[in-house]
Amino acid sequence: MPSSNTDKICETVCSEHHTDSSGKVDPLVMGKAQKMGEFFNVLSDPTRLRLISLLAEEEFCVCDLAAKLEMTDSAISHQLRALRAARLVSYRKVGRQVFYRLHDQHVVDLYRTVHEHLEE
Amino acid sequence: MPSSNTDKICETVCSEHHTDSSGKVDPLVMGKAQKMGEFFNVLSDPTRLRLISLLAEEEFCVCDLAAKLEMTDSAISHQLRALRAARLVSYRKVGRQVFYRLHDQHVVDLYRTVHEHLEE
DNA sequence: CCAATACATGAACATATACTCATATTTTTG
DNA sequence: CAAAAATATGAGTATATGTTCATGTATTGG
Repeated sequence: MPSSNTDKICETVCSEHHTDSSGKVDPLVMGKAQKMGEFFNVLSDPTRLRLISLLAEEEFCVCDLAAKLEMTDSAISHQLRALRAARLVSYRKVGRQVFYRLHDQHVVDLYRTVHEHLEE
Repeated sequence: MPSSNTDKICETVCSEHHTDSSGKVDPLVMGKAQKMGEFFNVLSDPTRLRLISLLAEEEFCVCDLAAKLEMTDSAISHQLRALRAARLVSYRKVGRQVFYRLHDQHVVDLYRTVHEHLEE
């Protein structure tokens, strides 16, 4: 028989070892965990991170981003759509070009913090 | 014909609009983008985030974590494995139980920062 | 020792997603 | 206005991943 969470035996035993007197610690509710997961998921793709690394320096149009990553305009446009949906980037239209930039300083900070963290 | 990044026309034109005098901004190299993506990917799953939310408060054994999330021990163990591989959690063995905790304060901070950011 | 408990793991399946290809939309140019 | 340029998007495909199920390992208790 496979292990099951319906066996409440362990919970009772383990709880006695916990330092928290209340013993009541609830997990993030599903809805919030889902939203938070979607946010991090946007940051989990190498292509999108490379786009962010460029936009952390200055704004670029789609065509330039595609050239710098040596990928098709279409692939880049799809990923920019995901970054837009997550409100990680903003854009301004100039003629038939669209210049993208990071949405705010908070995004820049988050990127740089993790970037430095992985440099150990 | 589909759009292609081999059309260098735009790059030349766009670059003239850039404020950066050098015009030389390179993206994150593939290897680093891959590593960074893997890190964020671990944080992109609702179940793992719910585990982190619990471990941000105190340490728990696998059985308790499974009970609190109302999931099987197996599913939780698999996810803890991913969190271990990403060095997001540490653990200590006590008898036949294994107590997990967040690896360091940096993880707690990262979680709480994004958690607050999504509370707007 | 032997059975039960707590946890870990391998395989399989179902779902999600990144890219390609084709096509659509908008703006400029001749 | 017609053609081309810059970007956006829908469908399809190949790959990645989260859970379940079955089983393995280690520790405790009778």
